[in-house]
Amino acid sequence: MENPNLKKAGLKATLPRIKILQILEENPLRHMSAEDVYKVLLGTGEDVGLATVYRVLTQFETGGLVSRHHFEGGQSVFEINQGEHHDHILCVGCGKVDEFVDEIIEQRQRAIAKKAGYVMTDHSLYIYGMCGECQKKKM
Amino acid sequence: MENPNLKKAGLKATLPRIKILQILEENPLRHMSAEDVYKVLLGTGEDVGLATVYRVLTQFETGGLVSRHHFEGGQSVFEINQGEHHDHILCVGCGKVDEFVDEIIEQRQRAIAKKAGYVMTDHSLYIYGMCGECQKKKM
DNA sequence: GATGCTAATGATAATCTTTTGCATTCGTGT
DNA sequence: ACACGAATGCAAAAGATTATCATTAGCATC
Repeated sequence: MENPNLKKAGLKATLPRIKILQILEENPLRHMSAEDVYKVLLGTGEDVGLATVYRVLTQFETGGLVSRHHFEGGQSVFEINQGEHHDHILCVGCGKVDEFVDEIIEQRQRAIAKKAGYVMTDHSLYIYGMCGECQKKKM
Repeated sequence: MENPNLKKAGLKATLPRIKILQILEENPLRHMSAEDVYKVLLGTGEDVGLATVYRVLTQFETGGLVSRHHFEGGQSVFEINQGEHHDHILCVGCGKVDEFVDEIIEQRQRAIAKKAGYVMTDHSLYIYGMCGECQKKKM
């Protein structure tokens, strides 16, 4: 019984997939790039190719196991889906990522999409700013 | 009197910059990738390199003349800054981009940032969905 | 208007992230 | 244990963007 989530997503329970899912579940850094995941894999002595990491993460996204985010800075970051939907606030100073939920914003988005004649499928909201610690450092 | 905006941004009035600014101002497609701009330039017989397009767009962004967006799909798109701030709603079917302004969302964002101890510097909100025409096509 | 200094440009190579092709290996049902 | 197709690793390719560097073009000055 490796991980029931893999079967739920219709994916064969292969070693790379099991390991990657485990990393996403257990790593304290909740937002990881493919490269991040790959480095952890290497660190634990696993022989998994970077291409496989990309492939598996994309499959996980398709299967609804993870979300892909396009934070500023070029590369995609992945986050395991657990708990409810949330948006992100990022520190432009130190790169810290916080999460928040705001039902009013969610509502407004749905209303806006409807008014514009769209059926909303997804949305992404990132707030960028300077966190408390970084504000102090700059002074 | 080529274009007062260039001087305002502290940029020398060179031919590539004048041309690129003109394209961004006049092209009906308000959201253009560097490649898009480059193609228009080639079409008008201008001899401007793609690297210059990237450089100039980045300078325009720094100077506040344009905004850079990271829509899904890998490449950055640029939009000239005119009129007030707005967010975007994109059709996942045809790629159409609509704009909207919602003061309630703006307020909530500021409140969320403050509560989290951040000084907000920027934010990006994209709603993805299926537009009216694309909904019909799929049926 | 010619001159000279500096910043800007164009072409190309380099970088970085992500994807693809293909021979080999692994999971899974039998 | 076996066989079949799916999944993997490697290396090469692709796509977007940036860096390098010799050459050229703005612009202030004469």
